[in-house]
Amino acid sequence: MPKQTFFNLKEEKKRKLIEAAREEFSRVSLYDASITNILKTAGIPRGSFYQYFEDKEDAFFYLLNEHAEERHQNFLSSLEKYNGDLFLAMTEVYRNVLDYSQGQGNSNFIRNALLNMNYKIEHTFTKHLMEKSRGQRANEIYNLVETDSLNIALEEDFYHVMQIMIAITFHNLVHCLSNDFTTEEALDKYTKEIELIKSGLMKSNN
Amino acid sequence: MPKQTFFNLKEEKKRKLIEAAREEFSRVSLYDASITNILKTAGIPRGSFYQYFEDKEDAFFYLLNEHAEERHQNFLSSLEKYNGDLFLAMTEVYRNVLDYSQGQGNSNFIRNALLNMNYKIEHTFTKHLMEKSRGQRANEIYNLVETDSLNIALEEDFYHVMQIMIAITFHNLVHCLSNDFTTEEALDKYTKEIELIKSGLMKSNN
DNA sequence: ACAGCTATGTGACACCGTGTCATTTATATT
DNA sequence: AATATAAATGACACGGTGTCACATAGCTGT
Repeated sequence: MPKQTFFNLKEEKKRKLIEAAREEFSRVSLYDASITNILKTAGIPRGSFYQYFEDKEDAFFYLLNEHAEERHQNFLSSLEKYNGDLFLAMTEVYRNVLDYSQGQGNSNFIRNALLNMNYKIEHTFTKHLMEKSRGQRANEIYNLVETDSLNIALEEDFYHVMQIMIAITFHNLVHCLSNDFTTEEALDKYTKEIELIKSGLMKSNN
Repeated sequence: MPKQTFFNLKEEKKRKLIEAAREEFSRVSLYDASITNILKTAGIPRGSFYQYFEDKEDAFFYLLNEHAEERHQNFLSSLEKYNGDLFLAMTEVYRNVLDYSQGQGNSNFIRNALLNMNYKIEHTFTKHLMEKSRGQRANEIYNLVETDSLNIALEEDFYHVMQIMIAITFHNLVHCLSNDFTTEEALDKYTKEIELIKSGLMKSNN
């Protein structure tokens, strides 16, 4: 988390700094990004950066989290729009993220994040989804999803359904970006795989 | 790929270098690993390292690939052992990798690789699996798997089945390691999710 | 207006790791 | 032995990070 000093910053300066960081993280991965470049672009001295952030990871995950929260809101809206159809809602999020990855406003930030996806990055994207999802109290998503048509007995099973959806969604995002799929190809692959897991990988034993 | 010079090395020196690299990559992630440490441990001068490898990534992926090839052989054996049951064979590989991640011979190399999983690392693990898998010529795996009981019409569909299995398998590995699951917990979660995708996430419309 | 206190801004600097390269040493070839 | 080719070596330039002592601004009560 950025330090309090960062949040105390005047809007203009804060915006400039965020913009500079986004620019650097659009240029290269978190790994290759250089704080020095952010400083140059933002026009602030070195010491100031450390006044606001722990390190470059801190800045990166702040930006990523902002984005993830937006996507999460989109997801909730989609769920309502499609009357709780988890698969349609996820497909819409998938499409959203793809759009953001194809150089939205010449910011490759999301693209670079996905191409260098690791657990921490995935977790930033999904932590909102999985809050209190395991057993315990019911979570927001579970209540929005039309679970009657799902092949689950307990609420706990829903946790696993979400895990599966997340695994496949992120795997597809990364795979399709890495292999320069067009949006259409990426959607074809995704919907194909979603259909497969909806109906099951094994033949029904009728 | 390591340079030819590396392969020309005398066995003893090569072994020592590999051991030093493995030690460093067991200590920290690829990102945090330092060539300098490898040099110290192996007792070779700086210039020599660059005689053998392009950079630390080169050394890392050489090691990882060696491991991945072993796992792939295990997978083929398991497939035969279980008469082409893809799910049992994958579960066995899952268990294998987990074993290697729980400090096998106090080498945390695989653990660190999984915890910092990204596309390139995943690809190193799976490239053997996916060779020529898409359309074209039949691949080795497809011929070993008992596909009659799978819910697929074309060989191309098998590609998607594998993609789904890979997505879920790696997602579980990373998730379980990140959250310090015991081997038992990790297997429970995995088998639960495999059962779910075998039978399908939607209720059968009988 | 001023002293005193706290929060923020600043940039020089020490530190560390990387990759290179000119030079030396070993090995093979004629 | 002379020459050519391959490998070994370590000093060095470069670039990035995080820190720290000092400077400046903002606020408070007198």
